[in-house]
Order: sequence, then structure tokens, then C-alpha cells
Amino acid sequence: MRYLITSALPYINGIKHLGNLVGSMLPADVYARFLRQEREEVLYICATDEHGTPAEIAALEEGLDVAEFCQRQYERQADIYQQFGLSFDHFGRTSAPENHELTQHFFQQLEANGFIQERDISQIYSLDDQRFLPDRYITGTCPHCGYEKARGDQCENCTKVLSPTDLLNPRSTISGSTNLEVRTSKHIYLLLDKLSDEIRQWVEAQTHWPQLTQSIAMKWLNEGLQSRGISRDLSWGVPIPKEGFENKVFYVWFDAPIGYIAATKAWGEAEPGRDWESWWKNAEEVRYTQFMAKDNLPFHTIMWPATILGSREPWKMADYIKGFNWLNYYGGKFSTSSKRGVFLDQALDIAPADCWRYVLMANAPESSDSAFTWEQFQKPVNKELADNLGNFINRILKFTASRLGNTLPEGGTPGDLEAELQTTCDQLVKKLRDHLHKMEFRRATETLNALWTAGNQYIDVRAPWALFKTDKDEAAVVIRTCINLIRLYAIASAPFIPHAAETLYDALKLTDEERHHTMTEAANLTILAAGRPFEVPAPLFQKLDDDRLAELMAQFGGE
RNA sequence: UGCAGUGUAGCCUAACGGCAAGGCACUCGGCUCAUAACCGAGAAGAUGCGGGUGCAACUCCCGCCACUGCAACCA
Repeated sequence: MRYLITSALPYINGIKHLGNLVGSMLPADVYARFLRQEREEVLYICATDEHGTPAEIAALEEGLDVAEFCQRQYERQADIYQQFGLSFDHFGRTSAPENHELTQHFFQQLEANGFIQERDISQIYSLDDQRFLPDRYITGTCPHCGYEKARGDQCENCTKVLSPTDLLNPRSTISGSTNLEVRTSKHIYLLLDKLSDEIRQWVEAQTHWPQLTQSIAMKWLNEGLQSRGISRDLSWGVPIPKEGFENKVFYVWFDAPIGYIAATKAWGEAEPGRDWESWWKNAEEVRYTQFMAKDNLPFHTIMWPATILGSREPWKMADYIKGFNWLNYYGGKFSTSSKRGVFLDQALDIAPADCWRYVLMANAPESSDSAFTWEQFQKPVNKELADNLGNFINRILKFTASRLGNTLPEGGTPGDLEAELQTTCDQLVKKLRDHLHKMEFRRATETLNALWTAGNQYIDVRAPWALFKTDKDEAAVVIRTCINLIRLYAIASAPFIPHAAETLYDALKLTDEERHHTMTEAANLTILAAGRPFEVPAPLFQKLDDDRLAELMAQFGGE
């Protein structure tokens, strides 16, 4: 079995926020890191999603050519994800040549198989902006309620669904220009309705999917699939290889998921000996898992499968789709466009990546929307990372170094209490692995915590600071056991907090081989023997004090 | 308006139709190795509202209320 993992492609128009991270890239990374540690063959692929109107407009606002804009944004995003420890095997771009080529290929297959239709549609054209405007980029007065800032797709005041031509005094949201006209333009449509039965069959066969994923897919199918336009009057995108479509490109949602395959191809071509196609074509022995927030589910359960099914080619479809709900910021949405919430570059200025990784996974919106608040960020960082884990490491290593020096002490043999601890650890590691295999991230972090607590309970019962005065051999047993626990903690926690794990590997001077142990192997509490050297690292996690918390709340407007 | 999801204590979460559980916060005690941390004990406190089915309902069904999302040219 090989594991193919993709996370929803982050859009190019700016630095992503915590909500984007927690719903796709971060859980996918934890899962990928865990499986690699278990010595499974893993390919974790992601890319920036670069096409579409918002990218063109964002570029315009910054006064940059859109290709240049995307290049800069791509580099910024890639850098930030690297700082967060996201371990993509390849982080590609949908603007890459591989994606152009594959997208055109899929289109030609769909067309040859009769799933494409040409239609003339009327659209609003802005003479001053020199572009067609998507419905939501037109603002005007709602004919129903008189709200002056109604959008062309819907009036957010009275919630009535609108068409741009309904609006009174329509104007371009981009420039404010009222110099608009209706123009007819030729477009291609993907006939989803013709593929509906096949999609339904596929969806219904996925009985093991999370309930959220299944119900969103069924919602679309039950409402009846309609054909969907997959071309746009833009210049930035994948050109349409068809006569009469020279000035149009594919709709961003048509080419974005193809980007998963294209990024894999780019990975394959980067080094000799990589067989990218074996991951995607006739890949029955590959288990493919997709991670995404719920807004992406319709595209991954309906549109993207339609593209693959309609191609009549043996491309890999998702075996499992892990959908996430929203992480809300004080009751509302995180929003890139309205700059609401905490963005990834700011996050890294506030706390190390591992704190964010851990807290976000501990509060992952798995079964329902969950809330981000600064109090809920502070609590796990202080109580779980700093106190429970960090302090355990610090207390045992400092104690040992100051009393006995920087090597594991000799003497004694493990007894009943050590055997009991061993059993507890074995059970918890088994449970942790089970949760991670099932992608139950909240439960996995709870189990990690239980594992850390077990160490504190053990050291409290054994009290090596007292034994040290009465029975040095017994104290040595306890210390060796605790230092082996630290090694177990480092390895078991590594998928969540990889940077802290590295620090611990270094502190314990683990060999390359020892760093690559599975958590099951690391659960042996006698591996690091007497005489092994270690160093005392600085406290692993700094706490966030209440003053700092108040500062953050003031700065970010949390209330 | 339609569709989907959600609603459990001060807060966050858990419970195949079978004694509503855990964490945080709170109180008391222990320890003194450690980042005012750690360990133990304790108290209080909850299934949005109204019906229905069942021996038994947080769980299934109907209605209502509240919040969130989507409603196909934003992604």
C-alpha cells in the first residue's frame, strides 16, 4: 500500500489565515508525517491555485503583472509553509506548464466523449475595466429592498438571489465605473447532468466517508446537477485549445484539481527514477486521501470526479475525503478579503510554528465548527505544551545534569512500577496510532496528553529526588526510564510538533537510525542505556502570560 | 425562501437507543526535581423548546427557535 495525500490548494491572492491551515494543509501534514514515520511510502502533494478573477484583481491593486504577482505570492506562501513545517513532497503551481498540458488533455478527452457543449451567454462587460465582470463584481441597488450595495449574485441585505441585470444603477465593484454593457460571449459547458448517475454511483459506494462529506455530496446530487460553464473571458489561465476560444481560459475550478496531478508530474520530472504516473494511473494499490475544508467539498465530490469519469481514463479517484468544518474567529468567519482573523505570517511572529500546529490540531473543527479565541490558544500552549510536556523534560534533565552529570546513570534494574508504566505507554501508543490512522486529530492530541501525564504521574510516585538520597541505584532506574520517556515523547509527538521533536532528538544525541524509529519501537523504555550522553535544552515552550494575551486581544480585536 | 450542518455545565469537547463522561476554571491536600510547574482528593454544574415512538431517547421521528454555511459566473 502506498499513500497519496493532497491538501486543498491555497488560493494565490494573499497570505492564508489559520482557518485555511487547519482545514487542509496542517492535518494532511500530520497524517503524512505519521505515515512516513510508520515507514509507509507517502507522497504528499500541494500547490498554489493561481487562476481566476481575484488573482487578476489583486495583481492590479498591487500594480503588478499577474504572472509577476503570482510568482511573488507563490514564493511568500511556500516560505511560510516551510516555516510551519509542512512537509510537502512537492509544492507546485497551477500555472505550471504541466498543469496547462494536463488541463487541456482532460478537456479534449471530455469533448471527444461528448461531455462538452458550446453555448452563447450574455455577461456584463465593463468598458473602463476592459473585462467581463463576474456577477459578484457588480454592485448596485437591490430592486427588492433598495439596499444600495447589493451584489450581482445576491443581495446580502434581503438575501434575494439576483442576476446583475436586476440591479438598479449597476457599477463595477473594481473601478466603480458605471460604463457597463451586456455582451454576448461564447462559452464551453461541462455537462455534469450527463455524468450525474455515474457520480452518484461513485459517491454512494463511499460508505466510509465522513458524514459531512457524504451529505454535502448528496445535497448536490439530490438537487440535480446542471451543466456548468468551464471557460472564462480572462487572459490569466490555461488557454482553451479550441477554435474560436483564443481569448478565453478555463474556469479556475476546472484546472485547480488537475493541479494535483500536474504537481505530481512536476515532482516526477524533478529527479530521475520517480514514476509519477504510477501514483495516478491504474493505481489500485495507492490509497488516496484528500484534505479540505467544507467549502471545497462540492468541487471534490462532484466536479472533479466528473472530470475524471468523463475522461474515460483510469485516473485515481479519492479513496477518502477528510472534510473539515470552519474554524471561526470570535463567532464569525476568518476572511482573507476582509482581513479578519489571524494570518500565517502574523502567527509566526506571535508563537513558534509548533504551538500553532498543536493548538490547531487539538481544536480541529472535525465534527462541527470550532472557535478560535486567544484564551483557547493560551490554554493548550501553557497547560499542555509548556507545563505537561515541556516541564517534564526540563525537570528530569535538569535534575539529572545537576546531580549526576550529563549521562544516563548506571545501576539498578526496572521493577513493577516500570513494568506498569511500560504497559500504559504501549496502550497509549497503540491508541494514538489508531487515532492517527483514522485521522481523528482531536482524539490523537488528547491521547498524546495522556501519554505526557503518565510520565508526570510516574516521576511523582517514584520521586527520584528522594531516592537519590537513599538508594542511588533505584534513582538511576527512574532517571533512565524518564529519559527514555522523553525519547518516546519526541517521536510520538513528532507528527504534531516536528521542530520540538528535533530539539529533543538533538538533546538526547540520537543517531540517525534512532530518529527514524516508529513510535511503537520508541515505546521501549530501556533502549537508551546507562552511559548515554545528553544535553539540557532550553525550555521547549514559552508560556503566553496574561499581559501578552491582553495585548493580542487588543491588537487583533478579539472580544 | 430552499437545502445542509450545528445546538450538552462558566468555557471547550465526549457518549453502538442502555447509569450523561473528560479537560479547563474552582476548593482542599501532597511534593519541592522542575517553566508558580507536577501529583492526589473534592464540590458544583448540562442535553435549545414542544410533541411522538420505545422498557429505555443527547441519540430515532414530527414541529418550532437560534446560529453557521451553501444556493451553481468568488474560490
